Amino acid sequence: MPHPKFIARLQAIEGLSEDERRQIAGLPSTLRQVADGEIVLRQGEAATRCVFIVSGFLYQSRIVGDRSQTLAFHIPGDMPCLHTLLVSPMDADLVGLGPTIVGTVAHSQLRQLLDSSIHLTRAFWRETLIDAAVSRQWIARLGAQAALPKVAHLICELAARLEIVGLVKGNSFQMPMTQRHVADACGLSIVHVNRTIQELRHRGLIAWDGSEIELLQPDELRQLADFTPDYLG
Amino acid sequence: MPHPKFIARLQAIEGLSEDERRQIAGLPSTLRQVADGEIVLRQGEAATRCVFIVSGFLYQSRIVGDRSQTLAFHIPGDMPCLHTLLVSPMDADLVGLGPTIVGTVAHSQLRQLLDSSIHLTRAFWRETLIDAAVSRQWIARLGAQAALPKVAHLICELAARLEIVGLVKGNSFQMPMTQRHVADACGLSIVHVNRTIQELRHRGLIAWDGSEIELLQPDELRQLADFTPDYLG
DNA sequence: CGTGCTGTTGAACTGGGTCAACCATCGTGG
DNA sequence: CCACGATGGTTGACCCAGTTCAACAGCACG
Repeated sequence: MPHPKFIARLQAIEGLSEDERRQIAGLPSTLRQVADGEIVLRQGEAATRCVFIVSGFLYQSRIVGDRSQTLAFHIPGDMPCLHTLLVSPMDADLVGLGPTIVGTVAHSQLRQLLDSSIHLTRAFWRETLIDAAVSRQWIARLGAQAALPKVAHLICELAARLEIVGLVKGNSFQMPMTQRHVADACGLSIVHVNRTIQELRHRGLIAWDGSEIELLQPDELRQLADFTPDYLG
Repeated sequence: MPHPKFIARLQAIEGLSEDERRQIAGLPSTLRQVADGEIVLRQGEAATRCVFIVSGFLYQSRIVGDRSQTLAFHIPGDMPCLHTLLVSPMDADLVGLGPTIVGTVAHSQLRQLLDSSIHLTRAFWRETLIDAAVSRQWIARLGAQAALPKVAHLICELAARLEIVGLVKGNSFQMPMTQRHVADACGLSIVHVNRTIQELRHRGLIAWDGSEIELLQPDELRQLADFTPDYLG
């Protein structure tokens, strides 16, 4: 099943055996095209299959009061709803960001595989712990940073995660995020996100045209954002 | 080892066998007194033992820029650094809140137990997933709510979690939190937290004297906070 | 060729921050 | 026993980062 990227990541950290890799790769899965803005899983829905991203992006979004808050972005190789394996209902909508290809594996199949291997279970557990570390980072961002570092931090995080799966080419990457998505993720208004991004551009830290984002001065950007990538793995 | 409260919670959800409960209870652990403000584990430190709370409270705190941001509160029965079992370094300070009694279990002991039981591994995995669900809730709070619902939500969350472990008596509970702690957790200034709590008091929603917090109108408070407790288990 | 979405700009407004007092409580040491 | 310094809660005045409202331009798409 999953993407080579996902297996590679498990591999890198937990050191899977040849056999274990074959077992994961052999999981029966179905691929599916997801359109921009399409809801893959709805909040409250009890998932029966796990989703993994082959290409493109997803994000988790929740309505709170009259705002919509983004809880996480997911990139190729991620399994955004792995936790539904043990805690069934989704606590947010899972939405497509740009045209995306996802695969799904039945909970029953995955559970069967994990039941047979403590080592694989630990590898998957670890994946959910990294998601949790990212969430804690978001808490720190949202609670304690001003608008400029907030947006800078989000960009740094995406760049660092995409780097890990080899989707950054010379400090730039593709991601079809609009300023609305940034606003929902950072808890800011669209207007202010616009001015903030202009400020980042004006300082010569980033270039952002359409869906291409480039880090012009990565070190300065990371410093401004107070970003250190160690929590990602 | 752990507190009966912790075992009870695992029990309630995953349904442990008599034997499994005995195995957990039999883990060698040492108890220890923690003073108010004392740092149990420091950010960056590679933990070799897991902590569980017997009585009192801990919180996770991280310095970001010139502010200090609280990432989570922990109550009796919690294992605040269970994740260090798989992702070793702490990403925040673990601090005592009021006089607290904690126990610790060696990673090696815990790992040995979990290695022998897929079922127990899943039960512990599930615990970390609930922590993650709480974190996502914090993201929503910090990103999308105004000051009044933010503070109200924090109080609702603590009340709901304490209720689960039987530490709420007739809508009131003990927690030696200062307004500074609330400010650090909600990303607000102390002064504004003070005014916000006064507003909650003035509306007749809560009473808060010293370390005793009482929900005078729980339903109204939950409505104001947009709080639903389902994510807690 | 309208309709809707994204980005952009300006102006006015406000929620919450900052600064600066002041009070009450409490543990401590002279 | 009392003066003290420290800590936590409270209040008032002023300020600013970010919001809201409104308008407009570019572009993609049916």
